[in-house]
Amino acid sequence: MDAILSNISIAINEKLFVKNPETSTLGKKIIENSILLIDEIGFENFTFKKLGERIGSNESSIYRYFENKHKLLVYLSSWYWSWMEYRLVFSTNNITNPLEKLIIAIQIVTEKIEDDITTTHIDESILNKIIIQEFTKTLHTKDVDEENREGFFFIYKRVINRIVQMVHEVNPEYPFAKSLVSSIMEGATHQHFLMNHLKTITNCNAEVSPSDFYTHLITTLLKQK
Amino acid sequence: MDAILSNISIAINEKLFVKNPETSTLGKKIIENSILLIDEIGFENFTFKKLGERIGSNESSIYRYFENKHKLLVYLSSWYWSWMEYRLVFSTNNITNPLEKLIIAIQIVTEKIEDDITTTHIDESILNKIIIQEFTKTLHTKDVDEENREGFFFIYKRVINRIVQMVHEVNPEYPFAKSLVSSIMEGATHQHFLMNHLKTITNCNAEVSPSDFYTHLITTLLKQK
DNA sequence: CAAAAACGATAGTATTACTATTAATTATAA
DNA sequence: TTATAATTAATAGTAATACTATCGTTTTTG
Repeated sequence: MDAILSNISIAINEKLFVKNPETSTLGKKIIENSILLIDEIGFENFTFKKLGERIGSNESSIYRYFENKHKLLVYLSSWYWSWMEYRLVFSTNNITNPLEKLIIAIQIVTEKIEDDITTTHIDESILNKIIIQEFTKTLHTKDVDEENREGFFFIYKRVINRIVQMVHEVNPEYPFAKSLVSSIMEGATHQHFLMNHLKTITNCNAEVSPSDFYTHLITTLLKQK
Repeated sequence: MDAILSNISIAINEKLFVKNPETSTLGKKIIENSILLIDEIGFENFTFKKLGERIGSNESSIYRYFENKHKLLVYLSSWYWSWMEYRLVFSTNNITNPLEKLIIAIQIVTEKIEDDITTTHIDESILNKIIIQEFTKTLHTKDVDEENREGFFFIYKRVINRIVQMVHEVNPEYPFAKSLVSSIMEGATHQHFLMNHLKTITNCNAEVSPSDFYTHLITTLLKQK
C-alpha cells in the first residue's frame, strides 16, 4: 500500500489555497508543521505567526499559500478525507459480498490511525488526531452554506455517499441510509474524542473500539427479516 | 429520588460565571440578548462589545458577569441541558413500560424545539438553534479535560446517563449503551445541522425527522431475540 | 440615610489577523 | 551564462479582539 500511495496525488479544491503548497518546499513545510503545531497547541491558539517562527519563515510568506487558518484547516481535512477515500476504495474494491464490503468500509473510516504508513511529509496519525479534535469546526461556521456551494466539503460528502451505496446493496429496504452513514462518520470521531476526554459517556476504551460499536450497530440494523 | 426534583430552578455550575446573571436585570438582559446575538451573527463573530452596544451597556459590565465568551457559551449550554433534563424527567416520570419510556426520552432529546413554551427571558427555540450550531465548540477546546474536571459538562453527561439507564431497562444485554446514547445525543444535533446545511448526506427533511431516524434505530437495535 | 454594591465611561495593553511595500534570494528560459 | 521572473524575508502598519484597571455616578439595601 505504501508504494502505491506514494504515487497517488491527492487533488484538493483550488479555492482552498492561494498557491498550491504541494508545489514547493516551503509549501510542504507549511503543511507538515501546521499539522504538528495544531496538534500541539490546538486550533484556537494556532496562528500563522507561530507557524512562521517554527519553520523559520515569515508570517507573510504563509499568507501567500493560505488566505487564513480556517481555509488551511479545511485543506488539511480535505486531504484527510481524500486519503481516507483512497484507503476505502482500495480495501473494498474486490470484495463481492455486500455485507463484508460494508463492514470493511466501516472499519476503515472508524478505526484509529495508529501508524505513519506513508512516506510523505504528512503524518496521517497526527492528522487523524486533528480530525478528531478539530474537524467539526470546519463545518460549524456562519459561512458553511457558501463554502459548501464552493465545494469545500465535496470529498467528505463523497466518502459518505460511497458508503451509502454499500448500505443500499446490503439492504435496499433500509430507509435512512444517508443519515445512518453521516451519523457514523461524525459519531466515530466523536467516540474517539470521548475516549480521550469524557470517558464516562462512552463504552469505548482500550478493549472496545468505536469500530466494534459501529460494526455491531450496522450489522444489527441492516439484518433482514 | 431524582436529583432534579430538589432543584427548584435551573442550577448552573458557579465556576461558569463571576456574578450570577439570574440575580439582576442586567444579568438577564445579557443572557437573553447573547442568545439572540449569537444566533444572528454566529459565535465566532460574537463579542462582548457588540453585546454591550445591543443592550445599551458597557463591555466592562458584561465582564463582571462572565470571564469570557467561551464560559458564557458553556453557561448557555448547561442551562439548555438542564432544561432538557427537566423535560426528560417530567415526560418519562410515570411511564412504566421501559421501551415506551425510552422512545419518549429519545423523542424529547432529538426533536426540534419549535415554540417558545415558557415565559422566561430565555427563548428555548433559539437556544436550541445555538446548541445545534455551536454546542460542539464547548467541548472541542484544549482545556476540555480541565473544564470537565471542574464539572462544566456535568449536566450534559447526567442527561446521557439517565437515558443509558433506560436503555439498560429495555435490554440489559446490549453492550454499548453509553456509546449508543452519546452518539444519539451528538448525532441528533448533527442531523439537524445537516438538514439546515448539507442536505445531500441526510435523509432528514420536512417529512422525516431525526427523531424518526433515531427511534427506528434504537427500537431495532434493542429488539431482543 | 449611610454604606455597599453595581454600573457606565474612559483609557490602556497585548495579541490577532491581516495588507502593503521593498529588498534579497532563488529558479528558469533564452 | 545571464537576464528576468518568481519567490521569499523583513518590516511596517491597521483595525479588531480580548481583555484589565480606574474612577465617578447611580442604585440598592440594611
